[in-house]
Amino acid sequence: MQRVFILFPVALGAYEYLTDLKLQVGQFVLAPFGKKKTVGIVWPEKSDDHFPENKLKKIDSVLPEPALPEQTIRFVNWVAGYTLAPLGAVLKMALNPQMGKISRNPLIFLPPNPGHTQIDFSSVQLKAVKAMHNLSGFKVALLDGVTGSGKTEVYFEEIAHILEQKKQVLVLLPEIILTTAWLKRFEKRFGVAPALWHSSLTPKQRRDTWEAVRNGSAQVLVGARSALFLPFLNLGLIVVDEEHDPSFKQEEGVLYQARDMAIVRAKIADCPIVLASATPSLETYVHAKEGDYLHLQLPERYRGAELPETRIIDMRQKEKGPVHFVSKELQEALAERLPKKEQSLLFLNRRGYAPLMLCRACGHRLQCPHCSAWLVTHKETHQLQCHHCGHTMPIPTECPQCHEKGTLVACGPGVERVAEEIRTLFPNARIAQITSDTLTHPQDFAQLIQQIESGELDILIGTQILAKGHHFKNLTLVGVIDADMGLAGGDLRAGERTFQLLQQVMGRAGREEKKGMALLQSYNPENLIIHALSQNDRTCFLTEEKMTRKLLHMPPFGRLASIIVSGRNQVITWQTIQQLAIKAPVKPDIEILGPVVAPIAKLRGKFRYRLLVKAPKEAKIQNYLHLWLDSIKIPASVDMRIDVDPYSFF
DNA sequence: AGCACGCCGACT
DNA sequence: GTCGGCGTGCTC
Repeated sequence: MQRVFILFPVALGAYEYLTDLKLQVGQFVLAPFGKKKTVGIVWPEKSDDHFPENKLKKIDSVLPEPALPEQTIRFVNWVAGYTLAPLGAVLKMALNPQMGKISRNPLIFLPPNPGHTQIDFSSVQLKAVKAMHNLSGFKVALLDGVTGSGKTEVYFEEIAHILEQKKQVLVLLPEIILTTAWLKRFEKRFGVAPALWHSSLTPKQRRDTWEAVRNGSAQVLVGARSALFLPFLNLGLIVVDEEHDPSFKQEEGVLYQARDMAIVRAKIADCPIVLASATPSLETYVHAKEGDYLHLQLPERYRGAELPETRIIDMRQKEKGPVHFVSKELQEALAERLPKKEQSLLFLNRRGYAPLMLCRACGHRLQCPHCSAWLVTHKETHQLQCHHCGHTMPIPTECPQCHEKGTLVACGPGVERVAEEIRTLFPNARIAQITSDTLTHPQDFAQLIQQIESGELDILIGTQILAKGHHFKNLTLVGVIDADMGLAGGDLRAGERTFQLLQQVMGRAGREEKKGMALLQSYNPENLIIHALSQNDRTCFLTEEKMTRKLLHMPPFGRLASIIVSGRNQVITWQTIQQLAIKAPVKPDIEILGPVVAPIAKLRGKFRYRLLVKAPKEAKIQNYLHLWLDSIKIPASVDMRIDVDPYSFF
């Protein structure tokens, strides 16, 4: 009889068992756990503290499943250590729900053919391709090219190069980019579709794809952030496309930044990783500038297409009279394009008709009963909706406060309202509203793209769902309805996100021979970010942002962790976080900020308070958090989440 | 009294 | 995650 550690895919650490079976680390076993027999993984021994022998149970049996690869085990350990998530919660991401069931029909892909197509590259592109081919072992490369510079085709060449070495490739994309458009490009280059990993796979597809990655038959796997935890056997390359995209940060369950973890995964595999972006994150940009990353630049648009001409429309001095959300200048630009059959895109990152409804008589604002957020008017579904928790109610006919009838008015624009205005201004134009409300299924999206490409639409009005990854050759005008929108709120990365998002949206205009135009409506035209956007001056923005962060010792020049405490009982929740703050160990280089009411003070019926830990770049912030929090018991009715490297501050 | 429900701790 | 124990409060 010997002792072994078993890790189960539940939010706990590894547990000790007795066995007389000959077990290898990574093997799947069945063991009694609580009241049930559960599938777990033989885990490497991590400590010398042992559980009392008389309480140990015996492992039931070994499953016929091949062992979890050693690199995956190291990765799970690393991620759990970094994020302070329970080891088993991280393991859960590396397994799949049907663990233990045999994959009956493992995926058979014809293998992607690296020589399927030859592409005519410009000399700049060729230089980047060659530089990537020369990478060996672990190295981070930033593939930094303006929208339309052919980044995808360039990293496809590196994928081809790795495929020739018979190694596996992982491509991470924001979920929203994982569309038929991207897949078509892949298929055109390699002759077949890649293996896919995303949230809408069926359990069977999940099981089969997982198995195909583990046995090596999936040579290229394209997926959203959770694909990082798949059991690759001989990973030869990771590509993170749109590396700046905020959706790489997982904000539920185990909190991790997939781009950063991808770098760790590449290090474990001792393989190169390519981060691609037209608007690199400040973190990545600083690493590239300091020479930590290989910086590959593609400064031109492919085939000489030009970047759009950009102008700011100052909304402060707008004419009196009927208020329009679409300014005269933008209306004129739209009108010019209609007879030429050129398409326009109006961008507003706000779903629904209006972000706020209030009573003209008493001033009452309609708020979500579960969250500290205004209810958004959705005229098309005749509903008020909370965009935080999904709560809906019919639009009331009288004010719930003063009971006056017909006094409720919608304030501010959403996509629906801009569309309404455009329909009045251009009754003959063919208009489409494009938001996640209207596009729930991938096939709807594919159909819409088809309609745009075949010229069945004149004006597209949409949220960020349209901002990314698409290439419409007839689209020559982008109008940003509210360029200042993302800047409010005092979030560390608000400026960065706004810059990236608007730069992406503006890049949709004029991707081929026709010159594009971008108009930015702003009430704050002197703002540095708005100015940098209008001048197409990324360096101006990045330099300024870098200076500010450096001055304030904020990431990437310092480190943050946030602690959010939430609970239904406001008093208990507040007392809990106060007690936490009092017990924080005093260290000369570590600052504790707060506790404060979290920016969203109440969410889904739970009150929320926040502490922020600020440490120097070199500090081992995890050690500090362990020292502080490991011995502290908090009431079970109160939830605490630790977010190392937080991105959102809600 | 009987039971449904929600909270809470244990799981090696 | 999933289960069982237990307290609260509602109903028959």
